[in-house]
Amino acid sequence: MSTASDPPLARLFAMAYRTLIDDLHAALRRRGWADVRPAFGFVLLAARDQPTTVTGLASLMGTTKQAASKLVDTMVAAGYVERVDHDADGRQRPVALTSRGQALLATVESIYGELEQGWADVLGAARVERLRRDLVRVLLDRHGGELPPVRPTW
Amino acid sequence: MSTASDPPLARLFAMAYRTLIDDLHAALRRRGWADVRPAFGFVLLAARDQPTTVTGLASLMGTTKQAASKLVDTMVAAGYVERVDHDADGRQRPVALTSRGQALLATVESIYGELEQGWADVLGAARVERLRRDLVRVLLDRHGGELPPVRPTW
DNA sequence: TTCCAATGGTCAATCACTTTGACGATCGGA
DNA sequence: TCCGATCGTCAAAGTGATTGACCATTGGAA
Repeated sequence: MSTASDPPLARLFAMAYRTLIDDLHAALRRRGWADVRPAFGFVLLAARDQPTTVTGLASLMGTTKQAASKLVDTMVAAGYVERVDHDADGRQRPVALTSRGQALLATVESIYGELEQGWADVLGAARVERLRRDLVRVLLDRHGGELPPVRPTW
Repeated sequence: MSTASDPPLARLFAMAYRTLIDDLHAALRRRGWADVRPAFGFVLLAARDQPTTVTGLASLMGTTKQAASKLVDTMVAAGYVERVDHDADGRQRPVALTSRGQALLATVESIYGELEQGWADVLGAARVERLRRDLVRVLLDRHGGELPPVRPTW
C-alpha cells in the first residue's frame, strides 16, 4: 500500500525524470539555448558517434517513422542536425550532427553531469552510482538484455 | 560522459517509468480493466482518502484546470469517479471515488506490489527499498520538502 | 537479366490531448 | 453591500502523434 511518504516506484521515477528534464532545460535556457525541445536529446545522442536514420530513430524512440521524420525536420530547421547522402544506399537520408548540434550535445552532457553531482551532494556519489547500476540491471533483466526504447512523449 | 551502458539518470528514469506503466496496464487488461488510461492513477490516488477538487487535481498534476476537468469527465463516464456537492462551498464540485473506482485502485496497488516484487527478485528487497528511499530523499531536497507534481502527459 | 517483395522515407488526413482566453457563479473579507 | 479572489466550464486553437497511402531504391530469386 502506498502512502504519501511511500509512493510507488513508478510515480517516483516520473517525478525524478521530470525534475531532471526541467532542470536541464532551465539550465539550457540560462546558457542561451532557448529552442531546445525535450525530445532533441534522443536524436543528438543517437547521432553522436555516427549518422543515424529516420527509421533507426523511430525504432530507438518507439514511435512511428513519420513522427521521427517530423522531429528531424524540426531539428534541421533549428540547425542541430542535417540530412546527408548515403554512399551506398540511395534510399537512406542519414541524419548527422552539425557543429551546432555537437556543441549542444556537449552542453547537455555537461549539465547532466552537474545535475547528477547535485544528486551526489545529497545522497553521496556511491549511492548515485548504485542507483544507476541498479536501474540498468533491472531494465536489462526486464527487456532481455537491452535497454528499452524511450518515447519522448507519452 | 554517458555511453550506451552508462546512460544519464534522466533517461534511465524515463525507461523505468515507462516499463512499470506498460506492465501495469498490461496486467490491468489481463484482469479485465480495459478502459484505464495512464493518467487515471493520479486521480484515483488523489481522491482515495477524501474527495478532491478539479483545481486541486490540476495543481497536483501540474496541468490546467481545463485539462483536469476533462480527465475527470472521462473518468466519470467510465464510472470510476463521480461529482458530488460540497456542503459549505457551492463553487466546488468535489470528485469522489465510486465503488468501481475503489476496486480499480485496490487492483492497481496490488499490481504495483507484484511488479515491485519482481524488481526485488532481481535486485533484492533491501536495494529496492533503498532505491525508493533515495529517490524520495532527493526529490524532497530538490523541491523544498514536498514531492513535486507529476504530469501524466509530457 | 528481370522481376518483385522488402525497406527507407514522405505526404496527407485524422486523432488525442493540451493550452489559451473568456466567462458565469460563488465565496468571504473590508 | 461591495468586490476581488476562487472554482469551474465552454469554446477555439495548437501541439504532436498515428493511420494509411504512396514513391524510390535495394537486393535476392527465378
